[in-house]
Amino acid sequence: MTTTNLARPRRADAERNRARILAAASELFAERGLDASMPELAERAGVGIGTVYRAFPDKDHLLGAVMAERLRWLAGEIEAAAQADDPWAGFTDVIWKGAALHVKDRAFHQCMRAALELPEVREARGRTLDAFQRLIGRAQAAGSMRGDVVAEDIPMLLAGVGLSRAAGPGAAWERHLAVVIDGLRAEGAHPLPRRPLSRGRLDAIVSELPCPR
Amino acid sequence: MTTTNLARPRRADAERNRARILAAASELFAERGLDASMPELAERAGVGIGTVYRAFPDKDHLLGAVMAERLRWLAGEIEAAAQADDPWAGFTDVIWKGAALHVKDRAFHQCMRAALELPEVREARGRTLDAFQRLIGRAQAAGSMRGDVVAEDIPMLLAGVGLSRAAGPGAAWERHLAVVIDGLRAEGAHPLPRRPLSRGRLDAIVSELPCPR
DNA sequence: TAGTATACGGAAAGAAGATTCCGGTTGATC
DNA sequence: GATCAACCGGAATCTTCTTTCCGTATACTA
Repeated sequence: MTTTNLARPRRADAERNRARILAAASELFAERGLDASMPELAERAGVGIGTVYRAFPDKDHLLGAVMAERLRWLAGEIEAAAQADDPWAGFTDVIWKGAALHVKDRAFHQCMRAALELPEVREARGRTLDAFQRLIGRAQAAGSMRGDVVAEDIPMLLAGVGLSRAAGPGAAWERHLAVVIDGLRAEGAHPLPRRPLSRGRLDAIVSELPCPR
Repeated sequence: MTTTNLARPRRADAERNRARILAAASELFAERGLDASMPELAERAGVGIGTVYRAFPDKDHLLGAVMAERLRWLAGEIEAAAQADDPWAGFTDVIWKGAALHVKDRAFHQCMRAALELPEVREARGRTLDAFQRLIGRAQAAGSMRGDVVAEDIPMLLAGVGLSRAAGPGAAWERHLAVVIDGLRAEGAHPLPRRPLSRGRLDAIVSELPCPR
């Protein structure tokens, strides 16, 4: 229970403005990511800044509300895909959707980690992970997906794909995604590492890094 | 010729400070990425802020100097790998190094695109791409790497891996890299897309995205 | 339709950083 | 060791946000 239901309901104009703000935030954060400013948002929503801050305690909560909704949508897509006859096809379908989400929504791409501070977002994320785990499990059982991936790997890989949104001309992120998908097939898979690269090995590589003259 | 050699050489103290600033920038930007502030940098370098701005016109040029050096280092590693007997082994070696660079140097990960504004950086990047192309070509000729990747794909994929630096506990980025490497093998490769997802198809996915109530 | 709790707008305060400026040093040169 | 262009430090300035505050307006209730 985040809001008290015992209190009087919001006034009608407040309700309408809240909806406008959310709609504007959904668009604007998608376009511009975290760079979008609150005054800008207020303008797009057609309300004053003060009104934005009456509807949401701060920028993070507003962002969180939008992010949580995106995650819930994605979770729904995954759950639907888990019903598909061919689990691998279901998986690739849904992973294209997840990648598209990263590509088209800069804020989703930029702030998912930070947004996890909010319970609403964390819960929605939990739901997507559970759904991914089920979908992956079916694809693995069918022998089409490598056996050593886990649910947490998928959002991580998708975030990487999202980074390629603007990587040069051509089908950059689509190619990136295709490479990742091939890397997830059971066919020709080489075992994934089980433990982090030891501090020593990493430092050995990195200590070679030169400082400019 | 970026600087005029006809001018008198820098005074010794200026030269020393410039080196300190570069060393501090190399460390600090690696640790904190673009969040590192100029006053903080000046403090770590043990000089005043004014001194930093005497040595470099602005933050971007300083960052660029460090980034360009990192790229030159990477280019050297790739060129060396291209001499290896086993081109695939050479490739995986160097790609681990590139990933480690992204993982350990937040600035490298965050600002490579922006840094390309500077000619120095663009040139260094060109050298790494050329080297990658040669290395990839050998691995493809040997039949170990899929034939449809090109040099530009590799930095893109590495950037994605770098994003997984802090993705939960465990060997997150190492697993990510391993998936990508498997996706690059000739064995079991499915053709990469040649053209971007049509605007229509992408919009069809994205238009489904809901706005929070 | 009068009364009042809610909500509105937007000016102003607060915060954080990049960059500039300039009075006071110091290395190089003769 | 005197001169002075080149340097140094860091306070002050300029920007760009986020967030607060409060006088005014409006929706709901009786």
